[in-house]
Order: sequence, then structure tokens, then C-alpha cells
Amino acid sequence: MRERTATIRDVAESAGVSTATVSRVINGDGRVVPGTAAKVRRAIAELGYNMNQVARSLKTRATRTVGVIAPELASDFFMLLAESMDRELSAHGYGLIVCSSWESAGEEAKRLQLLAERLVDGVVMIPATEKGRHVRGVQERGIPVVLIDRLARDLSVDAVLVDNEGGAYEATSALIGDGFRRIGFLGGSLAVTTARERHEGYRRAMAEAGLAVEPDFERFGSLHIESGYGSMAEMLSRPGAPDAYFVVNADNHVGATNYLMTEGRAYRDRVVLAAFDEMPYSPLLQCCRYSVSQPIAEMGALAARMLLDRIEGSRQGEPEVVRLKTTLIRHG
Amino acid sequence: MRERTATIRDVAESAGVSTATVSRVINGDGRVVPGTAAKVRRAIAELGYNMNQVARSLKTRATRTVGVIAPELASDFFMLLAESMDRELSAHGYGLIVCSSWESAGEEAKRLQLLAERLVDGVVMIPATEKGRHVRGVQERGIPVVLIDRLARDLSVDAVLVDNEGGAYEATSALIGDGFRRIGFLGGSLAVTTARERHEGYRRAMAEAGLAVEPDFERFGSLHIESGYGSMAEMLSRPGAPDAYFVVNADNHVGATNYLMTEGRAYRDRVVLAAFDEMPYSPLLQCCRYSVSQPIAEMGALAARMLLDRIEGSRQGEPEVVRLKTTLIRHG
DNA sequence: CTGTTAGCGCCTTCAG
DNA sequence: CTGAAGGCGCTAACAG
Repeated sequence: MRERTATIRDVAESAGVSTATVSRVINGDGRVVPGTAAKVRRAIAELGYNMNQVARSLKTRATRTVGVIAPELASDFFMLLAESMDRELSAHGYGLIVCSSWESAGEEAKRLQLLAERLVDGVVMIPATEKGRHVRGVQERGIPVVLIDRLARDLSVDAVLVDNEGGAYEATSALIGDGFRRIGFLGGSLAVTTARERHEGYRRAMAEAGLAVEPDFERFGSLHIESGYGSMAEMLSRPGAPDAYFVVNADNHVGATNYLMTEGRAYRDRVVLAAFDEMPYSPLLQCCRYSVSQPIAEMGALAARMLLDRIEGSRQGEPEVVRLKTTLIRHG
Repeated sequence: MRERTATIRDVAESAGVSTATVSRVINGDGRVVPGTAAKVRRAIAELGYNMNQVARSLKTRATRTVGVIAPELASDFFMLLAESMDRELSAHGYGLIVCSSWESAGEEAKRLQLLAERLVDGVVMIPATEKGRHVRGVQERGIPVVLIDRLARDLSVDAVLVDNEGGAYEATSALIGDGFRRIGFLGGSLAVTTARERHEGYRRAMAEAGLAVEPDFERFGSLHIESGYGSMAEMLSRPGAPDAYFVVNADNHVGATNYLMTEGRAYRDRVVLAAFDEMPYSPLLQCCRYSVSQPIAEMGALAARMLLDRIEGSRQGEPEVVRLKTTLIRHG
């Protein structure tokens, strides 16, 4: 079925040299006289030789592959990250093995195991939970890890994220500056780094302005669209619900706005939102007055570079947690 | 740096058996007496042994890895596909190497080369262009390929796509049924399978209803958001522009609606759209009356299964092009 | 049921 | 400047 493909050995024979010489030519090891190199190249072309990276990896113990794990692949945030990481890494000859942890630490551990067995040179990961113990095994095998977007406990590791607390503080403060005194919070489980930090920023802004946070007006669902929809619906169904809300992420924002555009359209002109993330479809989010824009592409590029530097050994020593700044954008 | 990790040989010594036996235990080859197997398993646990898949792949000529190439990673359509393929493939122990062709046949060829060198067991690809010659090399090396969403010329290969012509015909006909006589087309380059087939469906619906298609009211930009925005803007700036439009895909739809929600808000209540794709943010697309829903997750799952069947040899013979049906959805 | 023995395709000293 | 030779870690006949 799969016909035998030419090897370095076939090339060597055809060119009348040794396999060592062919290897040198392929790898640009200078010490080969031009004439010999030309012969080798001709043989390569004639035979349609293609390198077997698997064999090379076995020998060199490097696969030029990095693993990427995210709680879910189908999210706008993740795909923008993936795209910028791909851009950065493929430019250096690396491939990306992407996989989903399905928001489960158990699945995450399995994926890590899989990646380690495949001898990936490094891993970039959005942790599914704050549990980080299972990442240790990978690190102990000498595989560098970079976290992105979220942190995990019990783990000493490089990470790239944004100033979530500050961004949420700014957005909430802007609403307060506009005269809103009662501001709700549409969020996700505080067990997730981003949701928790953004909640803290929201709380600080409220506290500094001397405003009370009514527990009824904080919703902690998930970070998904349905949760945003449900939280918004439930919130507005209460008598005396606030008119202004801080929304924890893009998906909750879409969900909340979906509600306001359909079942909840009676509230559409009254509700004002301030939310994390700026997306291609942001102009459609008609109730949004402020958005906290994260530099998603830069996060991906930076994480990729940090990982490359660890892989190539040009980065040593203590792990570093980099916080990028967000930008507050006022709409319409 | 990277400390030597235990090999099958260390396990063999520690358990007092041969490497062959260890291999048998690992691979669940039944013919090992339970007692021996237990000893081996104990040794594996004690040493923290982990299989080296690279070495195994060199021997078995199978990597349990499939390559995925798309014109761009950051698109909702692709991410939904990727997620369903991941679900299907990871259940069978396969990993996904994803990469972007950046809409260029040249880059696509490079990525294919990279994947072939890495000895992927198969490739799923959304072709960047209709040029398919460079895919041949991969096929000739015995690596099965499945196309998805688009076709390519000069290529005999399995493919999964939808009935683009029929979906567009249905949507356009629905607009006609609502009484619209002048209907515009917001599209992408006809060099792309989906755009061309959808255009044909639009044209057929118009022709069958005896309606004229004014060339000024067809726009062939790209399949991106900016193009949808620009096409809509330009179209509406003409005197006597139609009120109804067929829109070729989700990104054009978002772009067109972005225009209608911002600069073009004067037209917002007049314009009616019928567009391909149903997305999580669809409720936000306020001018949309009809959408043609593609079964994206099924497309991914089906492509993945077809590829697996080819890889495992349970599928043989002539390539097959599967067309899934779309569903017309009426909004509001 | 288990062990011995060849490689898979490549890289890399070490000699020449 | 080039060649010979020994693995990298694992599997798969083939013996026993």
C-alpha cells in the first residue's frame, strides 16, 4: 500500500557518497565540498527524497512540535490566540498539536500525557481549572510549559495574561462616571482566574465609589453564551434590577445581548453594558457602551516566543508572569 | 537538562523479563501470563515509565496524527470544524496538527510538505484555492486526504461539503416568495467553490422566477468581514439599490450588518438579508430574515470518520464526494 | 508463553 | 573533506 519512500541511504548510493555526507548536505553542515553537495542535491531531486522527521526526532530528541491545550477550541478568544501562535511558531519551523481539555482537569491530564509521549518540545495551555499538579509531570520531563489567560496553583511556570483586575476596575468606574449607581455583575465561576480577578476589579470600583453591591445583582454562571443569556434574563426579571452591568467576557456578552435582542427586547433601550473583549462582531452588540480590549494576538505571540526561548535555552531561570495591559474603548 | 527518561529496556531489566514482553504488555498483546504482566506493570509504575511514541512511530510507520490545513484559523466556521474533528479523532487516539495556509496555494504546499515529513497518517484540508496539483505528492506517499467545504481541480479525493447551490437557491427563493423582486448578491470570489456554487443557486432562483439580475447589484469581494462591510456600503450608496440581499457567508454577513448598525444605520430598517450560516451570535444579526444553516459539526465528524476509514484501510476504492443538506431557517 | 535478534531512518563521533 | 559504525526506543518475526 504505502510504497517504500526513498531514504538518506538511497540518496547516498545514487550519489556515490556515504549517508553521513548526505546528512551533512541536508542539514547545511558547511564542511562538504561544493561538487559533492551538488551531486547529492541532484540525487535528492531525482529520487524525490523527503526527510523522515520521525527518524530524525528519535535521534535528536526534538520534534519541532508544540502542544496547545485549551478548555474548548470553538471560541473566538482561543482561535485568535491559536492563529497568532501559529504565525509565530510556524515561522520557526514548529508545528502545533492542538487539543481540547473540555474544561476538565482529568482530560487535561490525559492530553498532557499524550503530548509528552509524542515528545513535543513545549506546551502552551489555557488551564481548565486552577489545579496544576498534573502539569508537573510534563515539566519534570524537561518540557517547558507556558500558561496563557489563566493561572494555576502549585505551579511554577511562565505565564502570559492581562491585567484583569485593572481592566474591570476601569470599565466599572466608567459606568459609575456616567452616573450609574447600581451596577450588576454578569460573570463566571470565581474558580477561574479571569472571572475572579475581573470580579475583584468590579468590586474595588464599587467600593471606592462608596456604592453597595447587592448580592442579588451578581450572577456567577459559566463563561458561556447560554450562561450570559440566562443570567441576563434572570436578572432583569427581578423587580428593581439595575440598568447597568459589567459583563465578564465576550461569550457572556453575546449571550446577554442575544437575550436583549430577542425575548428581552423590552429592556433593550434601557440596559447599558460594559464588557471584556473586543471582537469582529462587536458593532452588533448594541447595548455595549464600554469594552475592555485585550491584546489577544500579542498574548499569543508573546507566549509563543517565551516558549521558543525556553526550548532553545536562551531563556533560563525563574518563571515569569507577564501581565499585558487592556484598553478601555467607548462605543457609540 | 532533559534527564534521561526510562525506556522499555529499563522496565525489562527491573522486571526481569525481556523488552519483547514489556512491549507485549504495553500493547495489550494477550499472550502474556498474568503474573508476568503484573510484574511488568509494577516496574512501569515504579520507574514512571512513559512510552516514546516517536520511536514507536519509526517502527510502525504510523504516528496517530492527522494534519489539518485551513486558509485561516481564526474563523468561526473553521473552529467549529476543528472542534468536531478533535472530538472524533482524539477518541481514536489521534492528535491534530493544525496549520494555516494563509489563503495561499504556495503556503499550502509548504504545510503539506511539513506534514508529510512528519509522517502524519492523513490530512484534512480546506483548500485555499482550486489548484490541487500539489496535493498529489502527499497522496502518492500513501497519505489519504479528505477535503472539506471546498473542492479542488485535478484531484481525485474524498470530500465533504454541503449543497451550496441548493441552499442558496432556497434562501433566494424565500426572499422572492416574500415579494422581493430586486435582490442583490453579496459574495466572494467565484474562484472559491462555495462562493461560486452559492452564486449559481442565487442565479437559478432569480432566473426561475423570471427576475433580472442587474450586474451592478452583484458584489464579488472576499469572504471576509471587511468585504461584507464594504460591499454593503457601496451597494447602498447607489441610487435605487435593492432592499433584499443574499449574503454568501457568515463573515460577509457580520460585515454587512456591522455597516447597517453603524455608518449605514439609516438603512437598517429597510434592508432584509438571507445569508449562509447560523452562528452563536446569529440573534444579533438584526437584518437577517433567512439563514442557511450548515451542519458544521457533522461535516467535521464525517470528514474525520472518512479519513480514519481510509487510514485503517476499511475504506477502499474510488473517492467519494459527500454533499450534506442545509436547512433554511426563518428569523424574527 | 517468552526471549533473541534485526532493523525503522537518521545523526554523529571518530578515524582516515 | 568524507566514510564507517553505533545507536536513539520500540516492534515483530522467529525461535525456543
